[in-house]
Amino acid sequence: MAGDAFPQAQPNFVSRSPKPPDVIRSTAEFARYVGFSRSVVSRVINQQPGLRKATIERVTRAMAETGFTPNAHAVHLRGKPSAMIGLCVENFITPSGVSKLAELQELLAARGYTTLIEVDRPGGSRKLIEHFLALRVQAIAFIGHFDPAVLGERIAWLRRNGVPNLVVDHSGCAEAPTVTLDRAGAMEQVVAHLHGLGHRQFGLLGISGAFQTVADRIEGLRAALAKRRMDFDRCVRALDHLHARAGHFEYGRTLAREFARLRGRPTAFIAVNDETAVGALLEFQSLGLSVPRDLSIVGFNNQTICQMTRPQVTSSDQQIERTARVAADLLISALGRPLPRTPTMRLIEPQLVVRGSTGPAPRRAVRR
Amino acid sequence: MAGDAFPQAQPNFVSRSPKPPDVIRSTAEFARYVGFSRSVVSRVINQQPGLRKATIERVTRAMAETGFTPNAHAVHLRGKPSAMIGLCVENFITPSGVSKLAELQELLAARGYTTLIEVDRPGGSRKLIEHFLALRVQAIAFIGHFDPAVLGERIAWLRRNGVPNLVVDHSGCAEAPTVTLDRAGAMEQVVAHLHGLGHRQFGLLGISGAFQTVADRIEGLRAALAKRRMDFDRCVRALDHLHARAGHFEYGRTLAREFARLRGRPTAFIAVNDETAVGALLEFQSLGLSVPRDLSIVGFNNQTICQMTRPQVTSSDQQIERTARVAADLLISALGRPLPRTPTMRLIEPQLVVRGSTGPAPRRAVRR
DNA sequence: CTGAAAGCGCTTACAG
DNA sequence: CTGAAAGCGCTTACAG
Repeated sequence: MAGDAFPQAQPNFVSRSPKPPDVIRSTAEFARYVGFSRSVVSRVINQQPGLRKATIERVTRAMAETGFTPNAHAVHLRGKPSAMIGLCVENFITPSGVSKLAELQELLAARGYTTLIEVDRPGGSRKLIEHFLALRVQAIAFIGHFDPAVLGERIAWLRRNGVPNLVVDHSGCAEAPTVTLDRAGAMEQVVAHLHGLGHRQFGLLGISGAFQTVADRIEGLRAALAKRRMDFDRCVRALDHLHARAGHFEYGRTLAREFARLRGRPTAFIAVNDETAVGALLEFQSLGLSVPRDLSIVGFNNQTICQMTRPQVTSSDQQIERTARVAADLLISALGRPLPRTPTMRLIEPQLVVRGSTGPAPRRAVRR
Repeated sequence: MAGDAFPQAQPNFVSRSPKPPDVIRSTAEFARYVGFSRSVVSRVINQQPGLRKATIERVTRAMAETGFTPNAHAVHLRGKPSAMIGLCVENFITPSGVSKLAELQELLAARGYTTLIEVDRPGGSRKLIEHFLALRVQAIAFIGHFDPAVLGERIAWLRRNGVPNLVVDHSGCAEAPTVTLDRAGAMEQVVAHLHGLGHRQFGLLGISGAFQTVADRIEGLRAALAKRRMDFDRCVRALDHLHARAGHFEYGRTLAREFARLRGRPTAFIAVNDETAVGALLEFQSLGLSVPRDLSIVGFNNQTICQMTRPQVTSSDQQIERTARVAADLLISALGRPLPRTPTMRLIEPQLVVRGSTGPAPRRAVRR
């Protein structure tokens, strides 16, 4: 138990921290102060019936005066659920992840739940879950991308303990109830838009790697092309194997430089995210190419930076508010219920926000 | 107590959530399972001396097998501090605020403290602090900009309760221990840089409003100019009174448009943050002005977007890691100590990161 | 209408 | 070396 990830905050029991003698810390002290028994105080606090009005008033006033608050830990111990929900996030950097976290936190707080937020880093230990379990959280949500194997273990552990859980963003873990953006659907929207503009050759910017979210997008792209009788391998080009990534923005620039010198360059580019799209856009422009006259670019996530370029960047919006609302509802409705046998998967429909970075395919390519 | 901001998560006591019968929830159950008394189990968990090796091993193994974790609330109730620290943040949107939150969270977690994160919105109720106090947090930190009056009340309340507290980012609350960027110092660095490049006329982009952080920067600017025998009112120009703000980036564009048509336009612009700086930069450029040949621009916060423009934006770095480290140290060292009589203020030195958006002042202006 | 007692899950003197 | 008992701060049957 000598945890390294969550060591004891203080090795030994210490005397209560020094305090002004007039601070009331327990119903016992408070009861003495107002001149009632602890039972009466407790009943007032919990708004139980059968109390004299005068009693209620006196206790209420005294609470306001002293600022006394009953110890939530003791209340929980007595039988009330902890009203805590654990949130594991991938990091505090990815803007869309942080937004989901923030929205979810707010919705849960509004419903009376305290959220415990911890960063679940790759290679992190079991201590994190142990910590949540020790605090008797009523549910745990994972927000972001995680290693499916590790996540699977954690979910299994939680299931064994009867703790409701939820994964926000598909991590490829079949055992976990999941709410996630319909990334395949997003690609269908993107292809529909670009195909409608006459584009037939597509370049991918950074959509690669061993993530379920990437797999979903590639799969969606494949399906969208097939639907239009186009062959993936002949229509799609990626140069990700050529370069190491060092920051999305710089990576976008690098790829753009590479694509620019390519013979038979695609006319439309689909980026893994907005930073990459913006990087590519700026690099293409600085190489003398005009967007969208010479080529089109689509981002992903619809962040603010999409509006900071000229032209502004067409991007797929994740509908984060809706995602968070669905996640909060799923979590709360799962509390105190037996875990379902089979996990459910809820898909959130994205919305393509069309801006100036996408336009009709240039002649050259259409003729091809 | 029928809180609206923090209503009871469940109105009445409910039976324990359904669970597999084999889930062990208490030391009593666990003790029965391993065949020892609760005392022995507790001693093993707390690594107390005087136990037979075989006993320790058997208990440890059983804990790993069952995944049993002692109830942290009960442990706390028995006398251990809650090991919880409350963090009030202004929002989850301001990138520098989120970064400070993330860093602080990580440092506190590494030291064994659970952080409770809540958004303290303007107009928010006392319930937020009440909630923290009910959970017996050992300290509370406020991160971001808050109404000084409201913040002052909260700090006073915490002081009365003997709860250590800290404000990260100066909110103009004299009663609160504070750790904050030396914003006046930042302006001295900016002025030193621009003055050295020959600039004598400065335009402010969005540095206005009733925030202490703004006041600090204006004050620093004034001092920096005075030091160089320049008069603030004659050297500094702002157009903030002319426009409503709608997003930093767009506001930067608006101001740039306005400044561009101004006779005797300043040669150097100092922005309230990076988004505003980038907005202004792009607008100036699209109006045919060259940066830094025709004018220089300085941002604030040194966010990633500073590197997304051409030229890249010179910006003042907040040194967030250092800030968080100092904040964590201050918080932890205050735990279990009597509150100091007079609050302390710790200043963090910023660092100006010089990039391409600042250069020598154009002739016209120097001659002036 | 109000109070004394039991018990939630722990830990630690105190016995054995 | 191990166990029975007391008590942390609450809430709720159960008496009065």
